[in-house]
Amino acid sequence: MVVGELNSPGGSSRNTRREQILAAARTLFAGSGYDQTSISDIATAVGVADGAIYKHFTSKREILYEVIREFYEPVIDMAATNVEGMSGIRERLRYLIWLQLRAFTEQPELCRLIIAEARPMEDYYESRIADLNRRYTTLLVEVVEDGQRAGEFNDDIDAAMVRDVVYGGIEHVAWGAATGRRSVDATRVADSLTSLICNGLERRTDRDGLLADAVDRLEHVADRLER
Amino acid sequence: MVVGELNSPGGSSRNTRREQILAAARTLFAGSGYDQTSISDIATAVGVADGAIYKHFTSKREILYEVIREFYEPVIDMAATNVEGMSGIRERLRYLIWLQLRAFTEQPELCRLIIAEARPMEDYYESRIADLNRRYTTLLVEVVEDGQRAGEFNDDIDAAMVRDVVYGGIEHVAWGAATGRRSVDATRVADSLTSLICNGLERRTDRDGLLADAVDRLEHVADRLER
Amino acid sequence: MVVGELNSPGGSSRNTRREQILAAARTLFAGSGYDQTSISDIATAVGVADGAIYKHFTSKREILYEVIREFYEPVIDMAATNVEGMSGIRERLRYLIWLQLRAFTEQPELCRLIIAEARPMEDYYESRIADLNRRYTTLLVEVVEDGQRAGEFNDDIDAAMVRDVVYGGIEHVAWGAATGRRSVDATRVADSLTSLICNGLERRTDRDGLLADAVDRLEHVADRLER
Amino acid sequence: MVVGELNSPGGSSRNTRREQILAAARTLFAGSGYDQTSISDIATAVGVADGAIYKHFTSKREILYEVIREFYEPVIDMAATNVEGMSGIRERLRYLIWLQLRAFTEQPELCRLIIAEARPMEDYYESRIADLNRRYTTLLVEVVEDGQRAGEFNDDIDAAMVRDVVYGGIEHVAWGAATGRRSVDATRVADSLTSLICNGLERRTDRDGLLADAVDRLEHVADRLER
DNA sequence: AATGAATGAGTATTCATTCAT
DNA sequence: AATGAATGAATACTCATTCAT
Repeated sequence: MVVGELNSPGGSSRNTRREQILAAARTLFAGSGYDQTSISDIATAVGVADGAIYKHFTSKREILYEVIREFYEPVIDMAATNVEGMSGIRERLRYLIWLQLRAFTEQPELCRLIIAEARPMEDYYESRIADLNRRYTTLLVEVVEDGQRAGEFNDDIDAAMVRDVVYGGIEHVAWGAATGRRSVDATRVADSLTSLICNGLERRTDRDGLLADAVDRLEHVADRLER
Repeated sequence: MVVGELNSPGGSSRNTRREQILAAARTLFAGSGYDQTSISDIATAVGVADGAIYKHFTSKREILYEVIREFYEPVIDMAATNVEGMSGIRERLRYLIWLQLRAFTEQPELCRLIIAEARPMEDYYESRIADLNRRYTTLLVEVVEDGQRAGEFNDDIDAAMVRDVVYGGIEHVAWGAATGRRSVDATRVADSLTSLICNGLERRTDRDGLLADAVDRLEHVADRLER
Repeated sequence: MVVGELNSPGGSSRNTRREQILAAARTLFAGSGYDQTSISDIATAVGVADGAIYKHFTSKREILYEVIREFYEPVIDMAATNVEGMSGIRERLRYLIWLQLRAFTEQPELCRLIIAEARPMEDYYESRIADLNRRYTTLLVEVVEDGQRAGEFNDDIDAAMVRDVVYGGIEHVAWGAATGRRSVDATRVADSLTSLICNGLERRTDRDGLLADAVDRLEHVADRLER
Repeated sequence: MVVGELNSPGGSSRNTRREQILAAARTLFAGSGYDQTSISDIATAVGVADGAIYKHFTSKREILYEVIREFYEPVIDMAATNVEGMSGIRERLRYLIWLQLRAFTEQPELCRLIIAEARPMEDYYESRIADLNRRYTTLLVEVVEDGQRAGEFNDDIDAAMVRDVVYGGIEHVAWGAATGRRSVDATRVADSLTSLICNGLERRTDRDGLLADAVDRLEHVADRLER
């Protein structure tokens, strides 16, 4: 699977009736929102009777969850796979940030769907979508904890808070894009955000100390030489 | 106005009918959510007829916005006032983060209302609430830009992105509290988040400069000795 | 209240909106059955919007129950009042039988409604209709028990069984009328049924006693003659 | 066929697909009611596809009728056979009452099915079930008419009314059992009901007269002998 | 005999808002 | 300021039955 094919996952695009329904729902949900899209709208778009929808899905909400899953799962699978094959802490962090940012800014409507429609739902936290999300955010938490264990990152800061800051930040940025109030260059923002977070986390004191010592010694040498 | 009185703003608590309606709506919205609360529920709670509500508000949504404003405006006023009187960049940043975090974690239901009910609404970005929010986030952007101008902060990083990261992070943390999945110590989280962001933003170039200066001097000394 | 006005009870016919709805529902339920009558049908018949119905009734079922109550309650009130003022056991029995039979055969559609639509409903036995019915059948049970206490009726037979037989019989007769398969003369059937039940219940022991006495005396005489 | 085998009629239990469907339907109808049981439920219980059901039955209603028939027909066959072989009017009456009462109280769910689900159906009176019922009730009418022709029963009372009273009574008693509000001892109730009906029907006046005459004459003889 | 996907009609209920009084 | 009756649109879901395979 290639980065460029986020939404055409080989296996599921067999254009079964199920896929047709999901495709129609994706378009309609993205265009008009979940509440404004009726089962009848979806059925009409597919060209079947209303009742046929229920041969493939048990409820409208299930359709929403599946639409989101089809979009989100490949991103997460890719993230999990690739993060494993990357070496540096910072590298991995940047990748996770960039991937999510890219997915959300390229599909701002699906971003809106997740944030504004799915997440406020009562049973969201028991849904597969929440599971996916947890899988994703766990990847980042683990990278941060790796960084802390390796002594590269300051371990005073709670990794869960870093996760909230990163994904909260991504969501705010993407939400701006989703509501059409801003355009976003995923790569630039990812770099910038990675910098901010990594600098913020880096164990400063020691390196600073070493550096300061080196500078001091240089100064002394210079003084002596001058004299 | 004192920190401890976030929700009893002097001027507006004159217990007029308008205030009674807002008080009832606040309780009901917080308890059952916006959609699940009907105008009838509010009218009944106040003890008036349904129609009477519309003598004071033009729509149900306006009530929501006013409920949020009553909660949010004092926080922002306080932020604007106090931030002005503070000296250090970091100090001001920490204060803004802490105030928002505290407001959201102390009133998780209102936090939920803003994030999950008000913001997804179509006309949210034309509403007074969005204005309030902009006023608030602008405070933070200005502090960051001050820091950048003062040379304290790296100005490679877009202040708007910092704003998204900070408020996105705060919201994620508070949302966890609002949905009852986590308990939050506002002060600790604020400290931690401030650290992360400030460290992330701080200019390293100073030390580079020192180093460069030292090297320069060494070179001069070497020159002179050579001569 | 007079027998002839079973369904025009003074107080309730004020032609309020509520009464209009009940009147329309009565007609429609009687004509097409409960399931086949939609709320829209009723609203249209009254000349109001669908939603207006719910200002007066909480559910379609409540309308059914009220239709039945309006028909049934006066019958029961009358029964309770008049039975009290009657002297003979048999007289009272006949009256109760006749009244129910008359109500059911004069309003066969409402009879059908009670038996075939209301009674099979899940919550029927918790409804006001079941209460009414219990009040009614209790009247008969009490008359039978009075008869048993007075020595007029055989107390070997369970009064509750008599009640089941009487009301079951009435329903079968009335159901035949309701389904249009038979025409019924309430007075003749009431007389006949009263006869059957009273004869069935009457104590025979008296005559046995007389016979035994006579035989005793004959034996005594025979004894004396022998001596 | 023996009384104890009411529901295992030899011929039909060949466990054909048809019988499997009926068995599943019987269980499901009894447990959840006719309306609450879908064709899919039945098909799933049998382990075939929905469409397969229609190879054996033309409609859901036909299944209901067959379920009832399988239960009811043996009872009626037995009644017809045994009533013929019985001598006394009262004996036969008691048997018919007892048999129906026993069937209904032993299978209260099927009793409910007949009374509350099948009978209110529009085409019930054109169905085989109504035929069965007529055959059954005719047996009783004939016994009563035999009694009247033999002079044992009063012929003022319409035999059809007696039928309604008896079966109406049985149904009320059984319905109480079916809805779980009462427990019933079929034999005791049958005896009691038979007593009530027979006493109610017995030609009283003549026999009473004869008896009274006999007693009078005995008294006179005794008097004369004494004197 | 069996499959099982497709049909498509049918409906109770809610509620923000209005307006005549 | 207040009333409160009236509006009326809007919609997910079920299921007996069919039919091409």
